[in-house]
Amino acid sequence: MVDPSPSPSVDDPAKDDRTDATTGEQTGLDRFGDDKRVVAVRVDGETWDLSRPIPDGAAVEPVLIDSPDGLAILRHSAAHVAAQAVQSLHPEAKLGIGPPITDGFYYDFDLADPFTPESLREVEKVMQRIVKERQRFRRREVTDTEAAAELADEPYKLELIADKSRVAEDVVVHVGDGDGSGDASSVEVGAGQLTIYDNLKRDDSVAWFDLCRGPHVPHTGYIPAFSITRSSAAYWRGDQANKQLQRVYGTAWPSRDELKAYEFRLAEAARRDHRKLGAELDLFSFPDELGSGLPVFHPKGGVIKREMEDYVRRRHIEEGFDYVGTPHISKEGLFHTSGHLPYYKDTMFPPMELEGSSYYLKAMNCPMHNLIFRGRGRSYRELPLRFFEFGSVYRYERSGVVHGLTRVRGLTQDDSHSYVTPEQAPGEIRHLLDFVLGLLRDFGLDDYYLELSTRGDSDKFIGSDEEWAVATAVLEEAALGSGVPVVPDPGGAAFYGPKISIQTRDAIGRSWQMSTIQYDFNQPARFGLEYQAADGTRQQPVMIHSAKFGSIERFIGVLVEHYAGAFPPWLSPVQVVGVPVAGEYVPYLVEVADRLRTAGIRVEVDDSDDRMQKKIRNAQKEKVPFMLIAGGDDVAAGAVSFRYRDGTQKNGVPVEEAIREITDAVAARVQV
RNA sequence: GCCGCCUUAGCUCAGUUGGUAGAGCGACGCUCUCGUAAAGCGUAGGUCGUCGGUUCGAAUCCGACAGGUGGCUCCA
Repeated sequence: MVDPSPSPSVDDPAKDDRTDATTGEQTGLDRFGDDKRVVAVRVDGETWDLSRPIPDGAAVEPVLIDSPDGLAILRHSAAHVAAQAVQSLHPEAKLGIGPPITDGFYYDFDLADPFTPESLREVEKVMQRIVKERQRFRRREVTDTEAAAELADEPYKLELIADKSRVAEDVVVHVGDGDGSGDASSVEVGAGQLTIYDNLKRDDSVAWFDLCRGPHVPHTGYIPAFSITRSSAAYWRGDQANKQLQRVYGTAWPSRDELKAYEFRLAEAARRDHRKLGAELDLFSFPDELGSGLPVFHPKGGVIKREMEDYVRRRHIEEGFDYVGTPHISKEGLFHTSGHLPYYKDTMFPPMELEGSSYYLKAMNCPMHNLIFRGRGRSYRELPLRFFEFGSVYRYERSGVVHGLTRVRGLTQDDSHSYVTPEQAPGEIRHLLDFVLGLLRDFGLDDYYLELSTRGDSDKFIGSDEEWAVATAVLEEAALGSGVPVVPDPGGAAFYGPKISIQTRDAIGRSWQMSTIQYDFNQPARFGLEYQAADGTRQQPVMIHSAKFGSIERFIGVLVEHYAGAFPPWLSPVQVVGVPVAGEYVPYLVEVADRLRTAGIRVEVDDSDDRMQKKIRNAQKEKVPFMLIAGGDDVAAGAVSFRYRDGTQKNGVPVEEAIREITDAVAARVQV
């Protein structure tokens, strides 16, 4: 840990002026002020500024700068510095909110002109000056009226003050979840006491102030390493109906070394970006002529796609699913029956008019599977009845959200629907969750969590309270029993029922929904699905939607980033490259390659005019897992030089042995 | 959809204050026959995303559209 204060021995303004210390009690600075890694104290579970007097007998712990709370405090203080800098450069800028988020902070401003890269550099310069000034953060408790008077020129702050009573959540420091969202109002004000934080210069004049719950670091000198990273527009309070504000994003760290390490991590992540690797490895592309969000898979990407499809088809059959097939378009009535059309008309491709009917490209497969279920009478003996297919669906995603393979307009779901009795539903859901977790394990993914999407208090859903309660309880029990971390997502359910989804993050930390399991009691009712029970009565089944990969396209994108293109051998588009030391050894390697190909291995022999070094380099750049190199010595010995992707090698390996090792590695589905 | 930025050869990029384009890699050809991450030489390839405007003249300035991109909103 590098000392965050550039000159700790110099007089610390916070130490000789404690306006809060009216009672003569000890403050956090008295206790911990010598240790610049301490940025706050926890007093009876609340996080306090170091300058606040600590009541006698209270339990007090230091909050270290590199703890999650400490980092959030550092970043929140950095947000104040950014805001002060922006308002000093643009006095007309009105303040929005400025919370800490993962790795950094943002601050929103109502500003006539958007920030430019140049103006952001200006902001950064002023911030550096403010940090150098070591402005002290002073906390002041104020009444609503006082706050409103002081912030009379800040309309957004006034709105927060007016809304204070609505905010019940008692959040001391809000740590963002990485996607930049977060309940804004809980960050700046909470229930009860309002506080204003002043930034004081050396002469105690107020350089800047903001309505804020705090806490903050003692002075701006505690913010040694930061940068402004980007700007963007953001709707006030996250509502599209509100005005767009200009948001400045920044990052802040306890030391320059940590800032550098963070920047290095970002650069590494950019190297893994599936859009970049997809082009470099010749896996897929997005031809302009097709339109936005419509990928084509090249032969090498096609191999990965086919391996995934083969895997998941085989597994579905093993798990008792029937493979079905449905068309890409349907008359619109089907989507009225299912209830989708009113909800998703705007995000479906517009209808085609034909012979007096409107046809839609399907955006989901479930209605068609329902028609198969309804195709004849069903008995309770058939249940669970499970349908599975690769369903290509088309969704007119808005232009601003299309993103590589992770958000496309045409995608293939490995979509399945299980029709079960209500009693069978819990068991089926556990079964599907096991299926999904096994699949993720087989593909080597380990960084994910479950999201439990429920109705919350939104009213955009159909079905009775009781049905929702039952469905939610069933999913919740399965999710909590899985051993995987579960994150609640109130309000995130499908309109027809709650869901469990697997969420994973891409190279730059954005999270994406992968597998889903949804409990649906609505569509069976809307389609009039029924089965004959043992007692001869007609009963309505529950349907459970599940997609194991989710979208094949998105899963490929995540796989590319997870492996940085170096796929496990069984998924590698080319598993083995033969590299002859010179042209005359090509026939020998072709013979070895033929034997590998017979064993089901994807193998190529590089018979180009390049030198062997170049061929090794090319295979290495293509991230081929195995290279077999052969020259005169090898031919004489009936052997090959075996080179792995990590650069290690074994010379003089008998051909038999090399073939066995490769086929074993491919069959084992392991990473090498 | 909203705000900002970007678009020059297959790829990665240069192109000074407006005066109709360059490099490296790749491709192709020739020479070299080579032992663990780039042999040498040569050739081809671009109406500078599209359309319109300003100008004697536009890759360069302005506008619209398309595609991409960073966020916001959305995500069955």
